[in-house]
Amino acid sequence: MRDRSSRTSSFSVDVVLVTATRNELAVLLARNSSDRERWSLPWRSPQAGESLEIAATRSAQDALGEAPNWMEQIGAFGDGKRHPSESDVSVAYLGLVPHETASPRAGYTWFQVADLPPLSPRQRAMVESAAKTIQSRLDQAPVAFRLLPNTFTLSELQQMYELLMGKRLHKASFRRALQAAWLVEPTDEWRSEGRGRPAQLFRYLPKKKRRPHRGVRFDFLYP
Amino acid sequence: MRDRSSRTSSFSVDVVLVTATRNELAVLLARNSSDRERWSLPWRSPQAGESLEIAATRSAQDALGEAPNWMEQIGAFGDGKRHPSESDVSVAYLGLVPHETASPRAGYTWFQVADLPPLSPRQRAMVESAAKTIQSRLDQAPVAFRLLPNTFTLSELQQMYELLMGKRLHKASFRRALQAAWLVEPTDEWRSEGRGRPAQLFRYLPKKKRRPHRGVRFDFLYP
DNA sequence: GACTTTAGTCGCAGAAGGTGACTAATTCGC
DNA sequence: GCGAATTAGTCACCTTCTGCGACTAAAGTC
Repeated sequence: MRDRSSRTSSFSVDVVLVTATRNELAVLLARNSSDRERWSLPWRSPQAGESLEIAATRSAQDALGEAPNWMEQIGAFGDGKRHPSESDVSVAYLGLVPHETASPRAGYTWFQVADLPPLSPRQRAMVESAAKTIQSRLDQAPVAFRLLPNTFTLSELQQMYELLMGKRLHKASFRRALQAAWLVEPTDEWRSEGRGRPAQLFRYLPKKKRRPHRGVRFDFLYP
Repeated sequence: MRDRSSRTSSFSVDVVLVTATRNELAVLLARNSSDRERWSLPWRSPQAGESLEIAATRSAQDALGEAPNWMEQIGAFGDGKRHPSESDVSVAYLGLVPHETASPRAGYTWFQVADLPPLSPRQRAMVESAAKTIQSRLDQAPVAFRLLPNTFTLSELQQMYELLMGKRLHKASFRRALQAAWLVEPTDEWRSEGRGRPAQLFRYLPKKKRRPHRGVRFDFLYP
């Protein structure tokens, strides 16, 4: 037994804020106030009476100035790994924001997930868990749309799915499945992106889907 | 602000132990030591240096005498709801045990999930979350097999899936999907269950599946 | 031995999925 | 101005998967 055994256990709430740039996922990190060479996930020690979700939302607001488009708890992380807050356990939340509206406040910076600076083992585990959660939610929740602006082209949407799933999708199959799922509706706007034929803009179509139908199944692919 | 704001936050680890009887899910509850009319999920305040998972496992062993076949964290629950341990946050774990080997120790009793005694709102939320987790893991993890004995008939397996999914499955389709998934292998034993033709016993076939193939998709059904 | 009950399989019809080739609308080079 | 290049969007074909009824198999019951 160690001398820590006498004091009460404590916990923190950490937020993995994720956005998607051109073809990479990025995570928001905060510069460490004591050692300015080090970075950590935004975190917060909940105030009395403050629910976990509220604490996570406030943490995100401190970092971005606004609440994420999507927030979800991804679990509690402990196992004796070090953490900036010295807490025994951290409850981690995943937050999604579109890259367009995501302008971090001073002291916060986006890092590509493939090129993160050193983090505490616990926080690294949270980032990995967040990535897995995004993948597993892909066909159950509109996570792809929460990383895109309000309107988008179908090619952008497909690229987002390809990025999140980590594999290429066939255009015709992607659109066929999208139609069957009643996930998007066309707007009357078009966007010309340099060369090539202009693309129609679409928006996410919430639960007013006519068909209850089956869940989205984007598991078609190039082999 | 309340007077609680000065003290350090604390947390507990709670376990939702689930088994499946004939055609119902059941949860293990502990009789409350102070008020013997009340029940609660088994829980534990982690010792220093004790990881969350270890704490959950010990909690399960206290209740059952052995570790569950499957353990998985299902999240942290807070939101100001009351809890027997007076903690601010509880980290909940799901544990699965086959009914055959599940003999609770004194003070612990199985309750059908459809007929639970009054619980704290937080613990009730955990039980509901556990049920949802089981459903969502069905096609990603061998949860159905963790609720069955080592060998079982295909009819028993199908009944388990029907119970967990909450809907009827077509026998031929179920078996076809099962074969495609390489999930089970036949033993050379047969079981005669009163009247009718005897059924062959099968066992779960771990990862040594030849085919990597696609994940199990038991979403065929009677409409 | 006929009937009932449960196990296990077959095969068809229709739906869903993988893929290449096609048309459409724009910019760029010259 | 005009053809090449580029990106958007659609079609049609064929394969695979799924829902489902009907069938055979092996036991017990009376």
